[in-house]
Amino acid sequence: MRTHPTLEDVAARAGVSRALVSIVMRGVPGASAATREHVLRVAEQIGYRPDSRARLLAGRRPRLLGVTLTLNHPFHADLAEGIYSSAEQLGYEVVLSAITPQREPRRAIDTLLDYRCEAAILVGALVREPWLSALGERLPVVVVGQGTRSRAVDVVRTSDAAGIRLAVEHLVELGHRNITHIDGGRGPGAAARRNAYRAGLRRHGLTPRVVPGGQSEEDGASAGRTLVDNPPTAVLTYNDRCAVGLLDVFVRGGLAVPDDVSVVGYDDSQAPYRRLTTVSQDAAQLATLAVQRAVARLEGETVPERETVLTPHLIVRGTTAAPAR
Amino acid sequence: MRTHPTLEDVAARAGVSRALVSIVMRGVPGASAATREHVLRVAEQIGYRPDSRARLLAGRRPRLLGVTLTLNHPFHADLAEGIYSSAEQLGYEVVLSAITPQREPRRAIDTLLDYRCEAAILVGALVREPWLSALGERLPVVVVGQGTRSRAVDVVRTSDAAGIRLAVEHLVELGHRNITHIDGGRGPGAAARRNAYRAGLRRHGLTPRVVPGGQSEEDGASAGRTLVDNPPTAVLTYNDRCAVGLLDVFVRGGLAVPDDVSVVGYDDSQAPYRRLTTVSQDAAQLATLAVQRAVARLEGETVPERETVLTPHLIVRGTTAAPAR
DNA sequence: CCGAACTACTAGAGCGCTCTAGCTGACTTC
DNA sequence: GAAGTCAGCTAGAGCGCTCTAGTAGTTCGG
Repeated sequence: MRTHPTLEDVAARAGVSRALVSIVMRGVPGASAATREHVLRVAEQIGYRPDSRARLLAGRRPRLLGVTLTLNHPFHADLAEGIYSSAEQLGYEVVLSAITPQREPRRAIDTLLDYRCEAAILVGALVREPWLSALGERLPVVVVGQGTRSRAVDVVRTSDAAGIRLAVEHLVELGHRNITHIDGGRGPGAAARRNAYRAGLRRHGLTPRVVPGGQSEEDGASAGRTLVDNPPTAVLTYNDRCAVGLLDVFVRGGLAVPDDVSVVGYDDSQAPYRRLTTVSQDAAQLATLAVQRAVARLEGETVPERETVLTPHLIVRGTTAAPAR
Repeated sequence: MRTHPTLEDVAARAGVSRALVSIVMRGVPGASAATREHVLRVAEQIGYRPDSRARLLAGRRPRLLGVTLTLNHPFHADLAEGIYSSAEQLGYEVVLSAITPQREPRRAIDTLLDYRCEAAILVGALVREPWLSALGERLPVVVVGQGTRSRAVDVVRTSDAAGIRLAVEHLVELGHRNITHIDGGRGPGAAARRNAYRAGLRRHGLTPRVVPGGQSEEDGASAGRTLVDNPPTAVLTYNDRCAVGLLDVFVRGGLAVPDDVSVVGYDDSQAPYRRLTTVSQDAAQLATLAVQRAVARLEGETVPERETVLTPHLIVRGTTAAPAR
């Protein structure tokens, strides 16, 4: 288990200078085809792999994108996947920093800064506005999936208002007049969804009813327990995980979905197997746009607008139907 | 957005040498209390944060643990959380590398190697044995949650056989004689669980029946569709996600759980909200042991055994009961 | 056949840190 | 009071890479 081979080792063995090997490894012009091939073969032979730390240190630009994310969240997993591939296409590397119950967002972001990433893409990071703005002064920051009052950072998200409006219109068209919302508490976008729900119902002369929820299945389940004995004809949940918990309680409580009650989720993160009607955010597109925005800021392109808002779409599956009454 | 302050800047401003600042920042002995405080204050003032890349490069030992994981998997999220905190306690840093459908395990592991982490903790990385062994020759490797034939790496896992045995015994004691298993295909531990299930049933003179499943809710649901019309009295699933999909199909199909059919999951990853009877693996303990083992190898302790197998326990909740018939 | 222009390559500084070796001066010790 | 000890500090090399500046060698127009 001896130490890793270095550029020096490759250079010595190939009979060329360190600099030339570097040129070859980076794939930049400056070496003849023959030399290139020879060097690559030698590198391969001795199992050389460039040292990321050194490359990052020495380069004038690290070309490193820092990404925070919440593990355990399917939607974030999709975003991460998209971020990885978009970044790669644009020649950037990605370093992940997880946010967990024990490891709060600021901690996760500090780690990214310590790696001297050039820009930060924040997924699932709930930080207060002043801190976020301060961060935005230091490096390009793109917040994904939620809005912020800060003008110092970029935002890429889908319109919560539009998504909820689609869901409300769908339910109203089916004939529902008694529609409850299980909200997401302080979760990303929860306030916007709650407000849009209220506005949507008022627009139709209906009375909004918000039941406190949260981001997890458990939150959906506990909200469900308060509703199960005297259910509305339709429920709009903060997200799919919430909807899943709700469905579980409803079905166990003898309520048929969608016959007795319709349920609409949000995110399209769990939907396929459960035939859930839901509002879909295009994770791949959000990811691509976030990376593009970060890179645009880094490369000095002028992007006047700070916020990119995509329009979500409704996917009607099997958990919504006209009310029985 | 000027460049970050360096050790040099702190040293100049505090009127001391670079080396002294380094000593203070690392918290190692060699500076007086007064100087220490002074340097820290100056560092704070100018917003100095050590550069991870440089620290990693210069140090004789990087004290860096590389971790692969599958996003989107609640059990892995719990492991990651535990790994972060155990590593921190032992003075190691953690770098994550995600495995996604597009980014296969080898790719994820290569990234870790490029960061020159000292040891690798593999969560959710399915790689072939020869490659794994080759990796194990290069650096300490701890595989979490699944077994391997390779003798070149350490393994920390819970006993699949014991877990399945607990579940089978539980169902048999309740009076079930018609117990089906939905397996995990080629998933981690799937083969072991399948075999244990077969052995368990035979031990009781029962006939095993294995329905092909997989790792996701969707897999559970599709297996459920093949069972729903002619269900056994009990089903043992590969994991909780699988069980969740199964439950969904069963309940929609008019089967009451546990009245008509009992369901046992595996992992305890989703259980709380769904009152699922399941086999629990202690993620926190697995994580701690994995980190400890990696560190032990790094620090040259002799650990004769390669594999640490924990005994899982059964958590009986609301999805199992005596069969109606 | 000379200088310009270009290609192929190299020397060497420098990225921000750690760490060894050594230096200073105050305090013991006999 | 000379020698030893020790805490507190510094100089400087070096980690493995990138990148600028520059050196040979070849081609080519006039």
